[in-house]
Amino acid sequence: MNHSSSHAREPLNVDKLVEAAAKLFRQQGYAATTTRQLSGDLGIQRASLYHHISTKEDLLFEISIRSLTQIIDAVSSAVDAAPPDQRMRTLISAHLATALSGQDMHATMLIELDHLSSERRAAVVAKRAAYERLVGREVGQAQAAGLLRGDLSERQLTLALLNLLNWTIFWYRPDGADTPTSLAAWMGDVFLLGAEPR
Amino acid sequence: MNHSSSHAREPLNVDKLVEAAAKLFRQQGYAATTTRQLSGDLGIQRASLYHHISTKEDLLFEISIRSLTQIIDAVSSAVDAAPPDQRMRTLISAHLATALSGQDMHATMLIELDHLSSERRAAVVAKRAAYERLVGREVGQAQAAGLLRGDLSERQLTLALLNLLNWTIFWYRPDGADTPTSLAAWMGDVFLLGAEPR
DNA sequence: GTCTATACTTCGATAGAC
DNA sequence: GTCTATCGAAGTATAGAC
Repeated sequence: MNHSSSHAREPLNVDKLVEAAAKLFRQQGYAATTTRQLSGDLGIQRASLYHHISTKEDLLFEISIRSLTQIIDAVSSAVDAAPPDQRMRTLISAHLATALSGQDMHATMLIELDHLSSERRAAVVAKRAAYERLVGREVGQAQAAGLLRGDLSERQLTLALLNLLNWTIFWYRPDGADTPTSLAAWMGDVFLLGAEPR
Repeated sequence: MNHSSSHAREPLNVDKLVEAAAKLFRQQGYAATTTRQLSGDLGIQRASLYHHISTKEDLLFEISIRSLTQIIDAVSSAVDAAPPDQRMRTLISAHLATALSGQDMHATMLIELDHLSSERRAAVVAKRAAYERLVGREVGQAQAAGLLRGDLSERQLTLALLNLLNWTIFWYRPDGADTPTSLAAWMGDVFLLGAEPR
């Protein structure tokens, strides 16, 4: 049950490596994070890292793909299980719950894309586009059902929604005033009902 | 009128340095940008940089302070010149116009804060807080005037608005479908009126 | 699977001439 | 105010023993 000590040497696996890397990448940025810090935090020597990965970039790629797989799976299954008139609110709360539970990975994925090789960057860009299409599809269906206004385009509503959700990841602190659940409630209110009185 | 050639050697000043640095910092991140690239883009030798600045960090600090000074001045004067019922829409369009006209500087200011020394970071944090208070004050006054709903807190409406505005800086491209003006119009619509039909 | 030791590269910044 | 030349520190990754 000793989670804090670096002496309790449980077997090191890639999951632990990815988690520690995401924390550092988010705090300091990918480029400023050194393999010395990473191995230090894990309680191993630098050279031991290279038994599990072959370059530092592997970690950034793994973080990016995992965070996108997570949010795509979580949001699409949550939305599909929701009643038709609750799909948008369900999307908002599933997105925030997932992104904020893996905040280090998600923030890193959103901001460090340019440090990947071109092949890997293309793979991450494609996966991000797939998620954004998923959100766009929900918006479009809600518009067709009359649940969202039709005088703005699907693209405009989708971009506004993603703005609202994505920037949250950069300022949210778990010890602050909000939980992911409370956040989803009032952000849903602002997005769906607007800031002017109804 | 030769703006593109590095042979037309106009006198180099700190403004040009800051501009070139902001472009690189946004494209590659502060930590990954080298003084070799910067001097190369400016058509001078590395050592010549240090006649104008003393460290690379000076440039990041200058970028952060300048972008915040710009947006505080632009938004507060625009809002003060607007009729009471147009202050929120004016804030949105002034914010977007300013931030997107200095997109490299603003994106850098928003994302690279942690690479400043603690004293300089504190100065930038304070200035960012001042801007956010300015926005919060507008939101609070609009609530008091009945122009914005009172069943959400000033803090919630302000955070939602800043989310909407700030993340835009990271995906907006001047050659895309939107101008800062058109963007401000539909983002104002989403924020003020909401995504559901009225 | 982790270690010690190190090869090799690139970095920010400085010295001092012109 | 820009140059040539270089310093010392720090980086990623590898070699090879255990």
